[in-house]
Amino acid sequence: MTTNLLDNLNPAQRQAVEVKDGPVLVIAGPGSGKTRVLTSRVAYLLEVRQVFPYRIMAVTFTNKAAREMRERLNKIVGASRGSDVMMGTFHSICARILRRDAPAAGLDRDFTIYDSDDQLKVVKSALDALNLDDKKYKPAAMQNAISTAKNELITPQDLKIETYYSEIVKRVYEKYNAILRTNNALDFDDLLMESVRLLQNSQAVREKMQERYLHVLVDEFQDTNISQYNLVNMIAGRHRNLFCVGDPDQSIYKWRGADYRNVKRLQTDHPDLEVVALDQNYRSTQTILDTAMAIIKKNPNRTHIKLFTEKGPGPKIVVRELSSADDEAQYVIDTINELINQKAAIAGDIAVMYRTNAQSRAIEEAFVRAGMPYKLVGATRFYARKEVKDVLAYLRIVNNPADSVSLQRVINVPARGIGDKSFATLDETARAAGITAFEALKQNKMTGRSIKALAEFATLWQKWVNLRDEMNVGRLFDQIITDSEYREYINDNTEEGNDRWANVLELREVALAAGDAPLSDFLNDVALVSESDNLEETVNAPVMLTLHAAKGLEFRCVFIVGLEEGILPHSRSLENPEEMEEERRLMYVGITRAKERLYLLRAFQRSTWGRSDIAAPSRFLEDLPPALLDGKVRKNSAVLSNVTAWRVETTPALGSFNRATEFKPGDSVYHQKFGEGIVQRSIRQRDDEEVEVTFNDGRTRRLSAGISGLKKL
DNA sequence: CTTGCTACTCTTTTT
DNA sequence: GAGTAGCAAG
Repeated sequence: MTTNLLDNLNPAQRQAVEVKDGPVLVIAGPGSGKTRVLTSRVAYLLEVRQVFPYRIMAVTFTNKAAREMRERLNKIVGASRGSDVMMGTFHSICARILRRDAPAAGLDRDFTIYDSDDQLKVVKSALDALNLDDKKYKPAAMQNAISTAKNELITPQDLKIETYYSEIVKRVYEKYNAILRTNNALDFDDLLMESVRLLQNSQAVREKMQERYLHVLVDEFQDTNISQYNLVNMIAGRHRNLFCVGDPDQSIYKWRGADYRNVKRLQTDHPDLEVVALDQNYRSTQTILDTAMAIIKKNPNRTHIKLFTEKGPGPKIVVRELSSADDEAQYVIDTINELINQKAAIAGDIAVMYRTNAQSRAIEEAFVRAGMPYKLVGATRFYARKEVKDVLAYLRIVNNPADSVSLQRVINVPARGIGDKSFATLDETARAAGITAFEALKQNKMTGRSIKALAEFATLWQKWVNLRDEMNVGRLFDQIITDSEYREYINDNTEEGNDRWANVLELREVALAAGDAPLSDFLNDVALVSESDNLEETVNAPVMLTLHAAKGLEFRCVFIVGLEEGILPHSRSLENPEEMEEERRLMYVGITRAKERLYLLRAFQRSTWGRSDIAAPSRFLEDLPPALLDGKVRKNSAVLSNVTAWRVETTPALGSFNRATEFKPGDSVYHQKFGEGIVQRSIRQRDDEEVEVTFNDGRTRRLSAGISGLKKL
């Protein structure tokens, strides 16, 4: 079996798979078969090197990747052995470590995992407890600051205070952590950070782990953050068999704390690091590959890998400019139909990719209009839906009665006469007594109007807690739905109500599938599912997904829509060169998903915030090699003043943006700080005007006409 | 305590 | 333009 597997590899891949023990970094370009190499390496360790499965840890980027790897492995080396390999995402592996060694980590093993929604609520109550104004200190910004700190393993105590604002962050962070702790909850970042702390603080656990894991393998290494790096580096600290696979050019999660410098760090920490490069691409045509390289080579500070393929040139890259987002969507639909009719592809071969989830709407509507099936990754995520979160919150308070965020969510859903006030009193009473709300209810500590309703709720809650270990998740689910009369609450016979109930039933299926697994395992898995995990492969329909979600996937035909300045690259990165490089890598990731056909689309006019807006073509379009294109790219866009020219030429009837503005595209202007510049566009705001100006320093800034003191020259 | 209305933010990207 | 937070009335 194994010999077969190795025979199917090319020399470079084979070299990577059979590399000697010790620290290894495989730099693998897109489509070079890195997942295959990783899987083969594990199989090789099991079969040839006779390593016991439980002594191998393999970290993948998504649960889906772990599942696929396990399936492939089981085919190669036999069912049980593949399953005994410790495999999963960083988050799921950390959750497992923390539950197993909960006492050493100072945790209760039934801790709840809070998602970003829950996190925001905790931030809000922290702000509330500290008497801070959430208008002045935006909860989302606070959450972001806390998350960034945690990803860098910075505790509240270690947080540097440089400004008044950072002093506030520190206090909120402290309070936030305290609330998580009383709720017996961890957020996503805690899973990583607490695992690192556990290994640092407990010699016994550390040595146990270090001894056990003879081999540690990490996929998508370029997107690991500091705590993830520390974690694997520590676990591999004894045997030093750290096998990392990654591609710096595909690093697209910097905003989430990923630090591509981990590649450098790996080299510094392991002078004997063996580096293997995989530069043959097996996925794409030469045309697609050349296009991708033309894009990525504009990034400075990169070590050039020259990718090559033995596939032929294939069709040219189709570049089209449509008049609106709706036209763009229609073009996608029409082209998909054409491809299918001409038998150039089947529906399932096709993907439509975009920068922001908001863009999916126009495409989705076009699919619906055409009566065509489609698959949508992300957007309104299933587990973010109110009804799904409600039912999960019920299960969460049963599993972990200290979870006050979940309690607040369901204590009055459906309405049972326990309002915000009653909940606040309950929370207060419990906190004053140093007990959980659950215990406070049991001890009948409550007084006041809602006492009866509270007592009834307490009875139900106690009943479910008693049932927790007697019933499996599916039966408990049904019991809670019945007792809480949730169905009557949600299913009001409107279309929306039916939809919501259908979602509850879908969740029920997941609960039933859990079988006799403990409730805490079920909740754990549900908290850590990722967007692309639910991608149904057996359904033959085009997929819609963000460029980020497309990582690691491949399709015969790829449409990338919204190639406009402000969308891709996103407006938030226009000012920051590092972020701009990441946008470029995102574009690169998108292009390299395509095996045969690539369509790059943009719209002249796109409505955001209900307002129609002219969009300049993406700078990335200008970097495409013209000889490889079917279609023309208009030059000079973002930074130039001929906005007016193509506006007249191509969009005859766009009345909406001819609102009276003081500044017009092309106007020469002067600003006290930035000097002279040219107006790109101007948008009428309520009682001001937002002017986009490209100054002589080459940078484009958005200014308020009213406040900035911008003058016409 | 609930319901319904108004005002206001908001869009990157996700485990 | 939409979803939600906050507020007033029932």
